[in-house]
Amino acid sequence: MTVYAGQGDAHRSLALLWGAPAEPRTGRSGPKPGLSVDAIVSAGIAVADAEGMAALSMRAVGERLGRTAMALYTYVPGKAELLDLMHDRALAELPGELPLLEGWRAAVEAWAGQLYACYLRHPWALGISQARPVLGPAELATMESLLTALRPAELAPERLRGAVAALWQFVRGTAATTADARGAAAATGVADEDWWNARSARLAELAPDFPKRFPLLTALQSATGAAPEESSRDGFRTGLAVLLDGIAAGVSVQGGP
Amino acid sequence: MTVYAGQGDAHRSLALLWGAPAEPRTGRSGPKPGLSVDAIVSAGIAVADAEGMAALSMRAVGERLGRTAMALYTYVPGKAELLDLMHDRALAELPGELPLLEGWRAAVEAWAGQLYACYLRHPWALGISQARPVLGPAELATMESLLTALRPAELAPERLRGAVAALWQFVRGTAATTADARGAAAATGVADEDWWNARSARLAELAPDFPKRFPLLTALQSATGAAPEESSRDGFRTGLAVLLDGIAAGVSVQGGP
DNA sequence: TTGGTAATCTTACGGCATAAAGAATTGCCG
DNA sequence: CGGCAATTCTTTATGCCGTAAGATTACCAA
Repeated sequence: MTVYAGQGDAHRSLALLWGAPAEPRTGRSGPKPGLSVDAIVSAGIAVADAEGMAALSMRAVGERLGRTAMALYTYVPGKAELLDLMHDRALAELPGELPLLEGWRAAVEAWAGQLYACYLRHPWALGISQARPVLGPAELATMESLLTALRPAELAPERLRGAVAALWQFVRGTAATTADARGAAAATGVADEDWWNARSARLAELAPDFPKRFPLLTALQSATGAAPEESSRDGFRTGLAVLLDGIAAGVSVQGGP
Repeated sequence: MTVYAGQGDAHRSLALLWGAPAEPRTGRSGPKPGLSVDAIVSAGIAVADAEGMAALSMRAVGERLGRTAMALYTYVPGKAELLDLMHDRALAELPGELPLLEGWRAAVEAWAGQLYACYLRHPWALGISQARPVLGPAELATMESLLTALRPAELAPERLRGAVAALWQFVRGTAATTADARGAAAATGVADEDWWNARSARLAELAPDFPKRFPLLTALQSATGAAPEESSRDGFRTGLAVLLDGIAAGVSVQGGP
């Protein structure tokens, strides 16, 4: 019955994510709580949306609620747990309704588009490591939603898992790229294109042998009229198409409708 | 000829990435430099590899070199630029040799495997936002390498860009998941599986209606014997297969060899 | 009213990135 | 050779950060 370090915190965090068991005002008590986990999470999201992840400090969240930073620790074990809660709350605003009648392809496209848009609305959420599985209700609901969309494809379990992983990572990755490009443009007051042009010119200056060192990159750049990194918006659409085709290949192998 | 905020830094950063133009000991002089950008980057990587990204401070890097934190600022504009340099250096250790004669599929598999392994060797590199295009030589070489692998597939330019974006994001995403899972396991001293079991039990306790709320997730979990999040290693293989099939679909549409 | 408990505030600690200014070292030019 | 200018590096300081500890306050039950 060993209790491992950090496990207690993990349990506490899970409990917060799934809503406390609502213990009915245990025993006697002291002063009524003036805050709530929900209010703190909302304030955190407000700060992060407005000022960015870098400005999200416990002090800032507390201030927005008219409290000190330390007041938050009554409700939330620490900043990491607050971030987890904020992430799950952001995902919770996904509509969850997909055009299931138009086939799995349209449904998955809609799912990806919704998740992508949600991350662009809350770019800070991309800075929260989704690696350690947080397992919040909204995150699981989003996964369930994707599985629902993919159901008509009747993929084999292994294949289904691969598709889910690839789609999830792809959406997060492309959203991160777009979000940071936007952020950089906004921070410097330079339009995406101008910024890229300046950078590109400087690069040609520093590496005059660029076309010889990177011939395929150069060719792709001139063929599509933009650098691969810059065109993240298109990257989302075309990349998603590749993924969907890959899923479709699994369908045909597996058997028709 | 407006000079935008931050643009100077961007130029400086690019110049560092591509190796200073080696100005031949400009003008008169002062004391000989006791450090170098290369040495600082190496020290940074050593610290990050050994102690993790959280322990990577300017003080720590300076200390490893027998200097104070401020000494680094003679060579590097700031921490952000140092991180960019470290990231590019990490990518530089990719072998760059791919089994091109065995077909594009094998070549891309090798490319992805190499990048995945590199990120697992240097998990901290995943914490560096690759969004703002850093455009270091190693990063570009890695892209060129992927384009070389994909060349026999003869994809249309748009399609090619999509494939590159999807592959890149996928490798980074799955590597991040695996790396963080490993980190969590190491930090708590709990094996992946045990940790998951405990977590899963706790979740069942907190959300007794789990199988009803997430039927497909439950089914997938029992079908594959593990939670979707936990199986990132398999996720890499199977997800990559989906991506490759998607690329292959583009090939057949586009025309044969 | 009183005692106990829970919410909150104050204070403090050790850390961070980095700005500013001074000390030390080196080489060129007179 | 002497001194000046350039350069490296250290010292010191500023203002952040997360959060530990303890004092304070507000509330309820007895």
